[in-house]
Amino acid sequence: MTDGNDSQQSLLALDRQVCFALYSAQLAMSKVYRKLLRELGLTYPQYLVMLVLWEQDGQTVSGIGHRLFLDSATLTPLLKRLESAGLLQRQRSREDERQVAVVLTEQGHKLREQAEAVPESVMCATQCSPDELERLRDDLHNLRERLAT
Amino acid sequence: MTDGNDSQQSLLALDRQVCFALYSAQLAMSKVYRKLLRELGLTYPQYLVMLVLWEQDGQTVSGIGHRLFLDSATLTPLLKRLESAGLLQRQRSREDERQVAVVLTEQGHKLREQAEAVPESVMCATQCSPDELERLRDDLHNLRERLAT
DNA sequence: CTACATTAAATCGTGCGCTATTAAATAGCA
DNA sequence: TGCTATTTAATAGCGCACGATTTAATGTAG
Repeated sequence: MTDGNDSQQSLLALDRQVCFALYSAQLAMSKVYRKLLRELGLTYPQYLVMLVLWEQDGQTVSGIGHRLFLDSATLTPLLKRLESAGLLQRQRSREDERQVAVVLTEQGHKLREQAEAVPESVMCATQCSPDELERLRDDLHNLRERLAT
Repeated sequence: MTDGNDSQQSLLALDRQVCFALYSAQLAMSKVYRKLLRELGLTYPQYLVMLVLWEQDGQTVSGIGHRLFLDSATLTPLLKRLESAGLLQRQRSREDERQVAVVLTEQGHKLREQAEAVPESVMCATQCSPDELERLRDDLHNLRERLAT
């Protein structure tokens, strides 16, 4: 009953899983970014951190984490790599020494100019219309919010 | 022009990025699965491999990789963990000794019964209608195909 | 002022996912 | 036959992501 060649009808059929569609689309997307970001010297998660800092500089580790849904265990080593790449500096806050403020360097600010070209290249790689992409983006935001623990 | 408080209009604005929507939705989804799969003793990628094998047992490493868009560098250690958990066996093919066939054990087949409950739990966690989920899944499949290198 | 709780970041160990490389088996061809 | 090219897994090293713990600073009650 649960086996044999009815596998395409089973709720466990791989191609019916939203999770797998999400997983494999994300992997495919990150491959596109990897290629584009290589010339900027950034990985994909590093690029996301830079987006956050380009929007607002000087945020704390937890502030960045709140924005990206990541915690310090992920961010601390990542930020250290960006620091040793010369893109930012981590400095303990004077008012509350538990906090670490993350501040872009001149070089970090400058990298934004190169990054400006990335979104267009990605849009191109997707071969989707802006409308399609916006709809998908909104659907995904919606899903994430509903999944929030 | 490219700086200051027009960050919400910039093409680099985090919340406008499809990539970030995809990334964060995928992270949120995997957290849901992590919790559900813990009682099965599986991680999320391991669960995907089991789905592939429940659909068709005895596939080669590259066959599984082709299905999941992963290569042997990812799969080999993952399969070894599943093997040492007693869910499958890896055995070199007689006809072509370059290939390794992956065969479920009794225990591996049996785990499917427990897994049957997972999709429903996930659907529940998403708080989305089946129609919404199917549409999203198809959009994601579409995106992945267009991104294919 | 001390004792306890809370908060922020860092640290540790595990498991992907990728690039690049290696090793072994097979296929194709002179 | 002998040689090269291709195919299939495995391996090494790096960078996330996470659960769990640790350290240090701050807040608060007695």
